[in-house]
Amino acid sequence: MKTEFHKETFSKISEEKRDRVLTTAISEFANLGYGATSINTIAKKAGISIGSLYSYFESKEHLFLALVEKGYELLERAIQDVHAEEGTFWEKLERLFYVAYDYSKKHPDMNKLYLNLANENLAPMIEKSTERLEQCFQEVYATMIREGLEKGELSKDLDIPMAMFTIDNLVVMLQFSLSADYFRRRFVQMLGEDVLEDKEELTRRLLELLRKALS
Amino acid sequence: MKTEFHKETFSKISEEKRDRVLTTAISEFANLGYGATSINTIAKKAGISIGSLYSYFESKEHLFLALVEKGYELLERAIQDVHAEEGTFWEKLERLFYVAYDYSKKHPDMNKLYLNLANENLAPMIEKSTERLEQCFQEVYATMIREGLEKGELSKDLDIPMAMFTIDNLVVMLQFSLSADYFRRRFVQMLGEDVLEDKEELTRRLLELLRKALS
Amino acid sequence: MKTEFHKETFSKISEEKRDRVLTTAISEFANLGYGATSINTIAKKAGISIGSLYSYFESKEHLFLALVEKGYELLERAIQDVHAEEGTFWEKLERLFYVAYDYSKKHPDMNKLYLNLANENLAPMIEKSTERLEQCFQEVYATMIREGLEKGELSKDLDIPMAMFTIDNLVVMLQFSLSADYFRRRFVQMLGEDVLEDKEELTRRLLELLRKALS
Amino acid sequence: MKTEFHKETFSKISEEKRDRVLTTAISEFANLGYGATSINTIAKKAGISIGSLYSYFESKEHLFLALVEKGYELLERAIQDVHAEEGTFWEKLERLFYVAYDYSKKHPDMNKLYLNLANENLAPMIEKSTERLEQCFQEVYATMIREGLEKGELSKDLDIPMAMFTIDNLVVMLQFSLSADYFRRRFVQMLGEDVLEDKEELTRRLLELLRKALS
DNA sequence: AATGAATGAGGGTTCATTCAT
DNA sequence: CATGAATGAACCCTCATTCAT
Repeated sequence: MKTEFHKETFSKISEEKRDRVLTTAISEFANLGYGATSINTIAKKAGISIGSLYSYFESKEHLFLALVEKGYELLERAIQDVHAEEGTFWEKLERLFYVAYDYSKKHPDMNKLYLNLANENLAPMIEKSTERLEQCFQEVYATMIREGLEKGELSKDLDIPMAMFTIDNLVVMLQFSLSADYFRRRFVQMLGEDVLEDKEELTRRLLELLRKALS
Repeated sequence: MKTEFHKETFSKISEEKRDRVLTTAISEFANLGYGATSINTIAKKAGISIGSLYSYFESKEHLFLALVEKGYELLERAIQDVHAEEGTFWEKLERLFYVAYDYSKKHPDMNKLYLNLANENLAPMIEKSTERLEQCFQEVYATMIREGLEKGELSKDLDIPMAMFTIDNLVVMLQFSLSADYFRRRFVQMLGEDVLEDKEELTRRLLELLRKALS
Repeated sequence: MKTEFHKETFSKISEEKRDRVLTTAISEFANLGYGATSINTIAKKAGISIGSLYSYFESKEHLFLALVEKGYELLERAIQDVHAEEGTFWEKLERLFYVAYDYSKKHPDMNKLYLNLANENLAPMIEKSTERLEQCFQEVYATMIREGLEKGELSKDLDIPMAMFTIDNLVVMLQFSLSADYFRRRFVQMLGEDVLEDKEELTRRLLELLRKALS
Repeated sequence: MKTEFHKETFSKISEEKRDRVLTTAISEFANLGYGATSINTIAKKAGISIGSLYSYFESKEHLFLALVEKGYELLERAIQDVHAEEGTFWEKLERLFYVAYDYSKKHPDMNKLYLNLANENLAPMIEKSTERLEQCFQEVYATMIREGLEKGELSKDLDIPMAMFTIDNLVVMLQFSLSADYFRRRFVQMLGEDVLEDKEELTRRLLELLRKALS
């Protein structure tokens, strides 16, 4: 059922080696971009042979997609936490931002990978994974909003799709701001460097604004 | 004063040829990504020789940056229109979205270029241009908001920086949604294809939500 | 301690292939000059792929320098023979010319490489090797002369540095005459083709002249 | 009768422009080597158009050869001075070294050009000029020696060809030592930097050594 | 005569991928 | 299963030369 971009062999090697390969690859792709990243360099830096790398992944593209896939899984798993505990819509929204924030701090390179995805015509190959992730996100949004409406926490005549789009934008741009210099600069010029480093304040202010918009 | 990424020669050729070169180059970079784009292919598709291309731009990087620079100028000029006529904060905000929308429809490839910028370590060379554009955008936001506050159109205890960030996000993501498949899909899944094609409705609904948040 | 201009890989291939690469490269550089020599042609003529050549040497320059370095080593080793056996100053001087002659006959292309070195701004990178070789030569000269003086074979009021310079010139120009057409012609017009081919006579006459000058 | 490497047009332009072109070209060729020198750069640095340069010389090779030819002429003319005044063999020999020294100091780049000639397969095209120059030199040597023998200044059983070769070597290497770093270093290590700069002492010591060898 | 934009073959070099060991 | 030498197409870029103006 799950889309697999690595060959079987990759499942059989030690977890330590597997991690080393993935971490090295993510770092290279994130910092150099897809085009400028060399498979041979990844192999060298990961301390394995080129031949081995090609026995794990059938091409540069597949390796890249495997990384994105892995990132998706991590993010998907993290997102589940939003519904982990009970709470009001606003508590869940707070958890959503926390999750996005923590994920970006922990895997900053992953977010850079997504930017790469948008170019280089790589997206088509993982359309399915992307869709799954997007559905996951939307389910979270939808559930939150539905419950919020039921509990009367949200305005009855809320433009639900537009609310979802707005929340999603903030989540996505928060992630990019924490990962890619280009977006970081935009953020910092408006809100300052301190705010970007202060998860609580940042979230509090985001929520305050959204509270007005949505309730 | 203005940063020039093309050589003098490029100014001297016919406008028709100049456009052909730029259009071809933008299209290639936008659809393939910086790394996967070939200078030789651009030359061929533009109907000029490689040597000529190199007599216009001193390197692949300079060509790319010239395109981004051009996009920046176009966008900067377009943004001026927001303040072109008098009007309330909400009328200006509407014009802002219209401008972003129209620009993205007219130069969809330009927006893809910006995504490229975030990767491939290309940004440093145009940091100045980027800063200028960002300042331009923020000035627009700041002026709009200041005037809106003076006229009492906006809430007195508005979190101005966060408001700017939110508006900016919506503008940016609107542009990406109209240009890059990856973001387009996200948009469509939430709001539907029709909304993306309907500037008026899209803007009306964006404004409605923001009206609650900000006033 | 030794300067290496080739990559590790080059040490690992068969001696036969290694020689084929070196010989081909020397021949090309010697006969066309550094600038006009094509790496791709060398690869083709040596029967290996471009990629392989680049896995042995990291650049055209390094390949060239590796050849010069190799020539230096050969020459340095040959020069040791001068002191190999006991003998008078004149016997050693004779051996010196023999060694220079034999080396030039065996590796005529090497000498052309040195001429290349003087141009093209390539020398800086091998300054150390060059210095080592020059010191080697001068040690030979100095030792010979010192011993000759001790044994009373040389004039007590000999201008030693100038004597070294004169001997060195004759050695160097003999080598160039045997390798580069340009210098060969000069030689032949003065001394005739036969003399250039007759090591014994040539040396005898050189010695005779020097005997008068130095003893 | 004279070999011409420039087109007729070159004779018709102002002497000032002609000199500018030649000087620029010599400097470029001498410092970069034939292969690395760009015709287009020469034109730019000389302040003329590429088209003009090509209306003066039909190719890069012809330009280069024209420079060498010019250098030959200068050297040939300078060499005439050796016989300009009466004098003993030793006075003429002294003048010969002075001429070679002064020429090298005045036109250091010219000597570098000759080194280029030896490589790059350029020599064939100017074989005639080279021969003429060599004949000129040899005539000088031959006449000097003949007169020296007649006057009893030289040993009766002198090996005339070998004497010529030795003198020629010293003249040539003196020139190279004054022009090309590679040979300069060799000289300096043996005789010191001061000697290379002191024409009188250098010549005196050269003559002293040759006096023993030849008289 | 003078210009310099245009050309494109060919340069040095890289790197995804294969395969014999 | 692991290795890494080998491959060569394709890359970015240069520059001698031409020719329309």
